[in-house]
Amino acid sequence: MTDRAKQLLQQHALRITDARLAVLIFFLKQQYPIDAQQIEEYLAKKKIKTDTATVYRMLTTFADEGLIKKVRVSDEKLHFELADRPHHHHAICTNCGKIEDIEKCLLNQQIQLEKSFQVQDHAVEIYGLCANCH
Amino acid sequence: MTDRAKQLLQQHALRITDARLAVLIFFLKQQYPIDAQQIEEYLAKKKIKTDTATVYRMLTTFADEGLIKKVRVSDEKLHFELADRPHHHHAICTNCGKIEDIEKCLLNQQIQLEKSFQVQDHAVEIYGLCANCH
DNA sequence: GTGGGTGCAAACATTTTGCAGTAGA
DNA sequence: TCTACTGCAAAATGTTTGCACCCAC
Repeated sequence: MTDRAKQLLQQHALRITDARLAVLIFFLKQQYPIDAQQIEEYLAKKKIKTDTATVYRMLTTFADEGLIKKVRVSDEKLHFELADRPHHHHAICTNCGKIEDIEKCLLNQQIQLEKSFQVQDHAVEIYGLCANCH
Repeated sequence: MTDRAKQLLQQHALRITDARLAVLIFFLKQQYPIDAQQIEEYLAKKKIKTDTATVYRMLTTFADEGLIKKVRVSDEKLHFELADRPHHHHAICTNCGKIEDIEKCLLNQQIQLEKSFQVQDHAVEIYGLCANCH
């Protein structure tokens, strides 16, 4: 996984640092959207010295490079997930906040809105209780 | 509209103040989700003295009473809209941030997910460019 | 009169920015 | 070497809380 992470950084002409490698590995391992705080905790556990600002800067850089993308799952925090994951939506537990994937898209792939609204992307979030919470 | 606003406050045993009336009227007039800042600007225009904290407290109170509900349209700010509006979704312009309603629900009303996820609510947001922005 | 509602200030949480130092290419 | 990247500190943004005062009931 380290190799894959290195490769991704090199492909995007980004310098390889411990923090970046670890964050990318975290994304590769993680199948659900993660936020800045989770990344900081992960880096702390891995004994990699970091800083909140750096985490945000990494996220911004990766997102700009198209490695990860912003996901809107909460009013409170920004979440990100790997950009190359297939199209999917999220089921968010209103009790514990856990985010699960919904693999099949519930909308027709091509959404055509009346009006002159030019669709670029769409997000579907399902709120409810996950298996543990009910 | 003032009468309707008064009536709503009375029905929920909430005291009638200038700020609350104005905010409710704003919600009644407004067909799209609004945020705290827009409310403050509206109150300022109406020459009603207020404070950010008060606006948030009103929003929290109204939401607790079920008069309005939180809408997830952005990563940045909380938005609210009248609770009694019929089920609908939103089209959000990625350029100017304008929010339009999508009246017909693009999902089947009853979403049944595999897994043991108990669905309570769902949100669909369509991102793209509104008529003015393309 | 009483407690719900408000204004003000200060705290809080998340995210961003400035700047000087460090280290990857 | 050169500059992308980082750490630290401080600021900016959005939201919440404490407290004393005031007004709707």
